[in-house]
Amino acid sequence: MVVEVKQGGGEKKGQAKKRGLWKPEEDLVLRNYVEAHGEGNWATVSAKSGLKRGGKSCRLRWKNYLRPNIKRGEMSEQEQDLIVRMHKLVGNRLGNGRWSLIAGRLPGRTDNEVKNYWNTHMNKALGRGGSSKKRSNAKKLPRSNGPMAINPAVVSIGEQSNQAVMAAAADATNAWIEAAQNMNYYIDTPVPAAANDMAFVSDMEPFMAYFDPFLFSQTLEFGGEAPFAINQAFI
DNA sequence: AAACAGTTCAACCGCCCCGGG
DNA sequence: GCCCGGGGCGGTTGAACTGTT
Repeated sequence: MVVEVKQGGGEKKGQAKKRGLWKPEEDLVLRNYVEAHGEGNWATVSAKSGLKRGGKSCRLRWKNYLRPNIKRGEMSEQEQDLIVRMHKLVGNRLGNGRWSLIAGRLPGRTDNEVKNYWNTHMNKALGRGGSSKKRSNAKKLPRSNGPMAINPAVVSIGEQSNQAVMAAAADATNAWIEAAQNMNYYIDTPVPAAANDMAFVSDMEPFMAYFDPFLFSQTLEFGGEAPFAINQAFI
């Protein structure tokens, strides 16, 4: 059945869009198209490939299912551990990029998969419900809760490192502050200029590594030496 | 075997951000 | 600076699946 679908965001109106589960033949068309033309310009994919799907639907299908190196199946203990730690770190109030940030640390996993995993397995494990049948009728909260108090230590890091860390500092939330306070770590020496030079470090990671012992240990594994000084305290 | 309840996860929606004109 | 469109995000939905009675 083909129905008219109102798409979110910048989706163009007018063309009837197919919806629902993707068929193997649709996957094949999309995969062939992306392999031939590359990712991007999703809005034109349906017109050029012949798929009667919206651009967003194509993008999501590719990103979450068809992309090479997608890892499926059960989460390993290490993956679960990392999800828990990072979720604790970024909390529920960080704003954009939370799930993708976590997924970025899990090779082959997508933000959607991490999100689903958290909502089903982890919330349940933590006794917070999580069944999709127990849905709240509460009004959707705004994505951002506005400017939050900034941890002075965080600000000092931002001032002395790079723009990306500054941006992270600007986004600091109470969740971050609580996480930092719970971690028994404090910063002794500000980040050296080279912190963002490390190839594996994304914009947020140097910032996060300050507060998460696990990520910090990973930093040591990858980089061989700490990108910044860190002291363990109050233990 | 059938009916119902509970769970999972792919897909969609609405909103926001950002870059280009 | 403003507008528009594409891309990306988190939240939510509902079909499909699994377990229980």
